[in-house]
Amino acid sequence: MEDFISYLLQFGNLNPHQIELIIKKATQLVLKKDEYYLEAGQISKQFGFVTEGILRVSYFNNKSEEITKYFIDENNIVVDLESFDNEIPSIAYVQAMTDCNIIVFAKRDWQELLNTIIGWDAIVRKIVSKALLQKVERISSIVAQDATTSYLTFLQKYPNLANRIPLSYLASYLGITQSSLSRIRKNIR
Amino acid sequence: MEDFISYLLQFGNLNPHQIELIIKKATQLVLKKDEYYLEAGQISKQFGFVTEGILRVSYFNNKSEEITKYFIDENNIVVDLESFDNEIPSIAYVQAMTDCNIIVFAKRDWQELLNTIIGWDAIVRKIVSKALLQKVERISSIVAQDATTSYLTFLQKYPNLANRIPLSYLASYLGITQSSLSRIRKNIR
DNA sequence: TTCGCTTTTTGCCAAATGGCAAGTGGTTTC
DNA sequence: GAAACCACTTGCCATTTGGCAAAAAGCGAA
Repeated sequence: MEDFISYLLQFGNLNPHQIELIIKKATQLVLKKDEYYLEAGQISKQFGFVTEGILRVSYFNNKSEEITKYFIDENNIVVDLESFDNEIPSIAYVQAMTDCNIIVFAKRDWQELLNTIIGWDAIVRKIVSKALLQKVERISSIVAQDATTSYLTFLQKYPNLANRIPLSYLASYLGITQSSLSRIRKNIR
Repeated sequence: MEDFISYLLQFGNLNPHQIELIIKKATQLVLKKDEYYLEAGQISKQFGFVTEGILRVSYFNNKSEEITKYFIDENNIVVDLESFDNEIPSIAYVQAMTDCNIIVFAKRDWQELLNTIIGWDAIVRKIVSKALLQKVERISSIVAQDATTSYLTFLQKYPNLANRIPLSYLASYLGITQSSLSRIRKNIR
């Protein structure tokens, strides 16, 4: 929980009373590896913050292939904003790649914080924009670089994840086939 | 300006007085084709909204190649959020691909609106998150699809732009070389 | 129109990637 | 231990893309 509070304090000031209010609304959620945080068709009703573990956001394209859109690290938010904000069904699956601890806020509680904490909206705005900007950066770099470079970047970012998740997840994240990724690995060795 | 107001009203309610306040702070900016809205090294000091025209956001990678990161359409915001929020130099260039009309707010005025209009922060949050989500979707689809499909998608989205901008801009956006894109075009004909 | 400049196309070949299927290796189950 | 299962690797070949340079096309200025 301290991690979450210091994360929040990056984005604006909060006095002890306000922090108290936030903590009161927070719930700890534990996900085992491979469990789903959210499934397509559901409405994203919680605003989450990952304190431990890594998740993966995916969807099925029109060829029924599962595409991994991005990974979510520790100390990042996990929520389908489109679904959460507009209360429409999510298109995405969000699955734990490792055992995860997530701090979650029910939408009602989250909105109550908006009403009770002055400046909360500004903090949320910065949180959201930072998280989305990071996604844009990561995905852009995959478009701009060759597959080998993107894979090496991934290895640096998640040193101990690459060998613990199905290769197919990683391949679709990088925009290549599983066998191509397998060959890239071979060449690197 | 009406376009901008109805854009805002998608995200929350504003009474006539508040709308008045917003309009008072707005400035019209005209950019000729190829002129820059923002250059790398500068601090993004304006929050812009494109009422007419299309811009392009680019940067130079470590090989000094210019990479087009994305295009910005009409009825979308134009601002380097990282630079604007944190007052750090921008890494990106933002250039008009066509003649553009942009409604701009100086940062000071924009912040004043935050202080004077209740709920403005919530509206801005939604604007920003919608804009960034759109970027994530667009770029993700380039990773997930083959180059020909991405090019066709671009043609649908910007029917009359593809032949009016240098091919190299479009190629780097799609993550391929200019000659490859030229061949893709040939195959489509 | 012609010249000079820029952009785009094309040819050539090498490298990367895809598609498919078979093979390999590891784990689980009985 | 054998069988079944799963994920990953590999072989084979077709297709796509890259790199480079020359040719062609487009465009503006004189």
